[in-house]
Amino acid sequence: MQAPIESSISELADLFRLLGDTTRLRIVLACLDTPIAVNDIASTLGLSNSLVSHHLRLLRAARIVKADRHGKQVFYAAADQHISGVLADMLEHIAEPHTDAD
Amino acid sequence: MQAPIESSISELADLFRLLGDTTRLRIVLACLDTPIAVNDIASTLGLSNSLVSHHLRLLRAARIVKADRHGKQVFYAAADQHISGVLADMLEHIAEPHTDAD
DNA sequence: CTAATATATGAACACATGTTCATATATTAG
DNA sequence: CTAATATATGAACATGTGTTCATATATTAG
Repeated sequence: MQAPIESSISELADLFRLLGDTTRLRIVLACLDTPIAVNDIASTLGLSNSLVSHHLRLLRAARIVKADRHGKQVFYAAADQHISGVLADMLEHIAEPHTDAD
Repeated sequence: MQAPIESSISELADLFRLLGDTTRLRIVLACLDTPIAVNDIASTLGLSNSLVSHHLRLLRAARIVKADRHGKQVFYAAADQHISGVLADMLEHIAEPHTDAD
């Protein structure tokens, strides 16, 4: 892999930083498979609507999730396959046995 | 993708959080392709040895990088393919054109 | 052993950031 | 229009964390 230029690095770091908070990560995981409304995310995860909305704003700005309004509700879903791919890769990384003499 | 259990979520978040800092991300990128010594990372990126070492400790604890000592020097490299895979996926995500009506 | 080099670590400070609460905006029903 | 519901936003606080500086440990040379 070639070394990304500086502007890409800060953008990269922003994406990872957003996924690096457990609350925000849970929110992303909650809308990975199927679009889900803000209130449903909040009640499912036991969080306030305000908190979820704050996080969704950041996640949407980074195009980690995308929003679709249907009436009063706004449904959020993972932005694309790269997001789920990254999460899948990291889960594999965790699942891998820890070898010392690799 | 199935919803990861709680313990995996905090481990996942830890990994992302570590990649979410530009300095640490540069360090990871610096040792992605070939093992590189601490001092070389520091001089290449214009950072102090102390700072690089601090970050490498965290990265190594999370198995994002691995260490190999050769004499006085310790060479660091990316831990496995998942790490480079995640970075590649995220770079694709950034490179993707931003469509509004996706 | 001592000296020199490379890396690691502990403490303290400055700054960033997640959360809460109050309030504002949007959408639909009547 | 008003009322009700769903989501969004602004400010303030508390906590976490990246960085620096000083110091400690490891390894090799002499």
